[in-house]
Amino acid sequence: MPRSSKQDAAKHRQQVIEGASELFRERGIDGVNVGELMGAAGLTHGGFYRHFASKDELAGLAAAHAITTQAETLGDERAFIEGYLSPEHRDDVAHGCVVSALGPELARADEPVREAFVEAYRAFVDRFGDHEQALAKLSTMVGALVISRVTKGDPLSDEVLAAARGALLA
Amino acid sequence: MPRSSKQDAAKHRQQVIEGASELFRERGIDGVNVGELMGAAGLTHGGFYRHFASKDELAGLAAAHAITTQAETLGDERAFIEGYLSPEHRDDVAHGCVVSALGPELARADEPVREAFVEAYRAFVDRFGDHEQALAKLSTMVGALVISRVTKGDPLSDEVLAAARGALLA
DNA sequence: TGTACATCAGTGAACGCGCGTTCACTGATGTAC
DNA sequence: TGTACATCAGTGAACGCGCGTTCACTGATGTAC
Repeated sequence: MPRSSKQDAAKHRQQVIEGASELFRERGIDGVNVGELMGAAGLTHGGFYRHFASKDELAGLAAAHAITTQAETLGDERAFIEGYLSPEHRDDVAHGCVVSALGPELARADEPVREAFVEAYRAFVDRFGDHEQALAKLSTMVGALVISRVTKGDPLSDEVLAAARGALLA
Repeated sequence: MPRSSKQDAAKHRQQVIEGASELFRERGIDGVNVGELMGAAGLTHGGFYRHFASKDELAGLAAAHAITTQAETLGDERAFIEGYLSPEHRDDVAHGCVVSALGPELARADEPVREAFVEAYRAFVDRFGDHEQALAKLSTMVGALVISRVTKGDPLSDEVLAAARGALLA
């Protein structure tokens, strides 16, 4: 049954962006194909280009969506830091911080993709209190999560998270 | 002219690993093909499997090589931190820290690949002084570099590096 | 030391595969009267 | 409100391409006598 209503089409687009933001974090941008991305809205791959100019464009939209969503859940700072530096966050890449999941891949993306993401990231930083302290704290958090994921399965993994909590929540 | 001497073959293998460690950092593991990897030793793609069981195996060897090499250059701590958090390091991904260049990709790699890397990383951490402090400091450094690369071209990029230097060298 | 033979590093064509993207088509949705 | 027509979201086959890997082959290297 072809041709959805405008309303349904808009919903599908949103579903694809949301699904993509999880799939990309979990498996990397190259690790997900267009069929799987459309599948998040129950559709097949052929209609992808009615919604997006390219897979890369969607990657930018998905990354910006992820960071914006995360910014909205930013309440009490101490609780946020504890959640961020928890084994649960380490083990749930799909729903976690997009910078620690896709940072280097986003750094290699094209200018327009990165620009949209940087704007969303700035909004996130601004909600985190004093600018310089926010940047330093977020650096510690992102780095600790990346390292704890690379070393997952080794005692080092939990030690890194604990060390970062110690430094930030002393 | 086929068949190199054992000595030359060993040299070729080493050249491929070293070239791979730079190419992978610069473009990601999926961003380099087997022909380009062999090209680093002046060879063609066909002989790749006389040296390595798979491209993934080489990725593990290249990552471990990168971290081991970096560990050897680890002298004065203050100088190391300043160099790490410099715009020059941010802009020279190919010769820089492999965790910040490939962290999330390595985290998705197979067990044996990750295990070899973790061992090399532990050796690195051990040379960095007090264990818990080392882990926290390295987290801040890795995170700052990742964020400064994602935001490169925006004022945020230099601000992140400066904020991390401020936190670590106060 | 010289000779005959086995080994195997390296070559380049080929294989099979999955990818991102395009396209002709379908038929419900949207619009104009 | 009902009818005729245009639009266009979604389908699934097809396209071209580059990838990792395999393979038959070459000929210098390595080895045994």
